[in-house]
Amino acid sequence: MNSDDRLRQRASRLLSQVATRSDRLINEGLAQADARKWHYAVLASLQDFGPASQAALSKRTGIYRSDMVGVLNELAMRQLVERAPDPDDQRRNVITVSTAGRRQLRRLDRVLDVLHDELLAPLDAAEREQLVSLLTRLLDHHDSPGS
Amino acid sequence: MNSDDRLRQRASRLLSQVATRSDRLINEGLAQADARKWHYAVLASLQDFGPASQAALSKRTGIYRSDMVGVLNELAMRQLVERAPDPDDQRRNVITVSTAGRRQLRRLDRVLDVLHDELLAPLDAAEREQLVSLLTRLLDHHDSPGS
DNA sequence: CGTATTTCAGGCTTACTGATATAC
DNA sequence: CGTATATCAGTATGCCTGAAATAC
Repeated sequence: MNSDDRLRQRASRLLSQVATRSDRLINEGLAQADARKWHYAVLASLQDFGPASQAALSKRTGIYRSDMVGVLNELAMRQLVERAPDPDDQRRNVITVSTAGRRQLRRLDRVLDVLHDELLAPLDAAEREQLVSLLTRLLDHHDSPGS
Repeated sequence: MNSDDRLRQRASRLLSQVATRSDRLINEGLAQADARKWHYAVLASLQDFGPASQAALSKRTGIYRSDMVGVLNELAMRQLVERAPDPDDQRRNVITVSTAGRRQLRRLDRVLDVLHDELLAPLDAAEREQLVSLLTRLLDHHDSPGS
């Protein structure tokens, strides 16, 4: 098992293939809860860090400002968030999570717990933590200003 | 560090974000070698497992049959592979790697070694193996017939 | 006949860029 | 004035579907 399968050993390939399958699993699971993963990201960010402008939410969640509009439209249509003009800065909207939004977030957290249990099924608790830790370090490295 | 940042703890989010950055890094690096990651996948598969029909190559590499056509066009244009009709089955093409293809594969392997060193920079050798092992187990789990 | 192979034509999603109008 | 914000339009890619022509 040396160069016996060089394709399968490349971390980049593993990452994108596992991510594809993970995304599909999560998307399908969330669709059954009338949600998308962006919904979760926005609701969780609002709940954990408080109300924010759309630009601030973009930075927090990694969703592009241009895509944030549509996500917030979907959330507002479901009355999970409220979009109000910022009195201190007329350019901004202040996004706030509603009571229904907090309820939905709790629901989605449970749904995601189940989905992650399926996603990470072959790994035990310690291995799951290892994976999260390794990926976090990679993400931080490639996110930080110094490349 | 409990629910202090529930977003960053979700393995699915980590996976897709790291995969996005990894893909970008690899794509840009390979572009400078006039290649794409599909090129590597096809060349490596041909080198390691021998000549094959396009359908067989699809299964090996995970590239869709419909997309394989374009990839092989690019490789054939660069004279890295040869596409010849299969005498035993006139529906098939037999794809073979050329001498130039083998040389390009060695080049790409070196390029990818460097790129992976950058991708996995924060991890030591043991941690890199751990990551590959964890991801491989996840991929195998979600690829196997039993879900 | 049904099935497999190559090919083409397109759909849909995600990440991303660019331009606009408005307000700081 | 330059900069930031929200919005819209559009690109590029990757994954995937469907259908044609041909051969088994």
